[in-house]
Amino acid sequence: MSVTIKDISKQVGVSYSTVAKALNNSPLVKESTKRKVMEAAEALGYTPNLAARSLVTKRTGLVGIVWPGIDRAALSSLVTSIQRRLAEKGLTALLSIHEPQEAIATFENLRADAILLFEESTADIIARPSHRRTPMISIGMPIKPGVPYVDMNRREAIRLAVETLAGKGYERIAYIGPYAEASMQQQEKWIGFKEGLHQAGITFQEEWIIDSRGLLWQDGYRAAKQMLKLSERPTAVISGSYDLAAGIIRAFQGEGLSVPQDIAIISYDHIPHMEQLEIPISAVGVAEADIATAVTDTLLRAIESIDNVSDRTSLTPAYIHRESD
Amino acid sequence: MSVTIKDISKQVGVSYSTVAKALNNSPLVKESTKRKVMEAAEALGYTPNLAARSLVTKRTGLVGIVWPGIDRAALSSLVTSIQRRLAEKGLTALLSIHEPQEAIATFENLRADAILLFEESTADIIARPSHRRTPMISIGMPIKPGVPYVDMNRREAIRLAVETLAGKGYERIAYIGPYAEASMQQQEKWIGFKEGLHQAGITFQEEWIIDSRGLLWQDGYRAAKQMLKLSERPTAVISGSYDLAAGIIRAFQGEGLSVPQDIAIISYDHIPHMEQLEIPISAVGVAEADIATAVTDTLLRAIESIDNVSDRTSLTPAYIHRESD
DNA sequence: TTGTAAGCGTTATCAT
DNA sequence: ATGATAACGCTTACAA
Repeated sequence: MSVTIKDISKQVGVSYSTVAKALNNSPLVKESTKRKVMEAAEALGYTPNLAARSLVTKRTGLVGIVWPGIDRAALSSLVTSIQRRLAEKGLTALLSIHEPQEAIATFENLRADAILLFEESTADIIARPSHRRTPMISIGMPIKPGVPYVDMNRREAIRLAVETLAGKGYERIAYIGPYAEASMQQQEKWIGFKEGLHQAGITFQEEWIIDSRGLLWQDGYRAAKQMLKLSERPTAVISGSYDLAAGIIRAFQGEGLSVPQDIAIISYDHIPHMEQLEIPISAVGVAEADIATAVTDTLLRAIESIDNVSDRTSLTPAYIHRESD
Repeated sequence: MSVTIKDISKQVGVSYSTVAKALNNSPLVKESTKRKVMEAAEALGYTPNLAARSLVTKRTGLVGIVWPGIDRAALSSLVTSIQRRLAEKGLTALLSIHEPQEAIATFENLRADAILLFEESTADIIARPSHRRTPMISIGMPIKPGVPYVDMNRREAIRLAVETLAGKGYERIAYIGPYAEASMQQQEKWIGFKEGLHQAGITFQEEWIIDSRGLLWQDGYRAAKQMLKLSERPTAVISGSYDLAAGIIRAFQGEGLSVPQDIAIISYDHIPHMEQLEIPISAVGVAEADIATAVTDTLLRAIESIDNVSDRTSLTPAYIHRESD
């Protein structure tokens, strides 16, 4: 059996409700007894029982994160950032790498204060009975009506990349990212690409979208190699993600190409890592910090009252110049 | 308020204790009422309250994993594997990416049935009062006396790699991995390297350990490039991890080197991913599946009784031949 | 400033 | 086969 407030109360010689108050630093308790309680708690190795507490308070202070379990630097970085912000607000983030279904069930059983769904958690499996449940928000994409989401406007971000490149005079612009079997989030990107080309008055050519299939750096490397074989070589390329970009510049370096002289590159994913690559890469996207803030705020509001948060929180992407274009 | 067993009992017209039994599929309950209860539960959208349950059962079925939050494929892969095995045993894995201190506190408050520490969780911060607490085991390294660990014998694994290479006639063997400021786990590896050389009667040369600094693929790439500049080029190289190996072969390909003709490679990390690299890489180490099994078993035994598990569970590494040596 | 007691949603032990 | 009821460890009126 682990130590409870009753054990402490015996030690100190006060009632256990006084101990409870002392532990919660209530102003109703005399400083001196507070101190004694704290000391006894320390000495006995007391650990509060969250279950008991939450049973009465109806709050756990837990935020469940349904993690796609994908090794992508951009995602890890974002989740870390979110976790920190939540901690500042007194909330504790817990990740589950189970199937979304199971993960959600676990967090509901735990009575997490809110659930955050990461993008790849595939939409349709998530059945939600009409009953009031744990507030749930999704990041990146609308998962289900009734689950508000934070939208980072990937379409607009990529469009902006094209606009920027076109503005600098580039006309042979390629896009590397998942294409044929892309998820909705990834589709948005090449839609933005086409839109940008159109606005810039550049005729779209099918072969200038190179399908990377996946989103890992290996995929970027492969796609870039493939791109460089094109008879008419692009002079600029837009990468669909940080990890892809890392692979792409690796391929360029392998071919002895210099950036941006031989070929320019702008990548999606506005994260600090981008600066650390061998060649600091210009980026488009909503800054990681802004996403983290928006997500945290939305989560907090959802905890207050889920009806209080709009179905879609839209963030505005920006372009950050570095040395790659 | 969410739905409780009392709500169900009202619906069905039985006492809530009967509902409880029905929900737990007790044989003491008539099939027909069981069915009615289940239906009502479903209809009302009942979600069991883990807090209330665990308060009386003293078990949560939760295993807390303290995650170093490092982007390494080998680790993600392993944790996923562990998670699956735990699920088979009816346990739910939850990850925390907080600081080890906080993470442990969280899991203790939650009354997780056990805590699993991943290697990089730096040892000394983990203070443990003498009181009985949540069983805790660590993977990879002894963290603290009293915290049993599962040892994958990295030293022996790398030694085996050297032996294998030497047995095939290679004499100019290099090692790429963290060196100068390596953690204890990483030190073990180059100790195994030196040991292997010694046994093979090869004189150790300082410059044949190339310090990768980190453990990411970028680090491997950089170190390999550096290695290739050596006046006397190695004919075989041992990589300290999967991710490093990925970077290393990338570098080789960039230089137009073919594996294993121009240079052979064996890597630490016995994981499935190794097969998927452009060049399937021979590996040494304890198979991921075996680690996962050992960890899960140890965890289960620790939950039974922490005294029941030995301080060190030692696993035996193996060599797996692929096409890289 | 401290103590008493009710109650949170379950499980488990007795009765019935 | 079902129902009462006492825990579990805590918070929170309410009393003293």
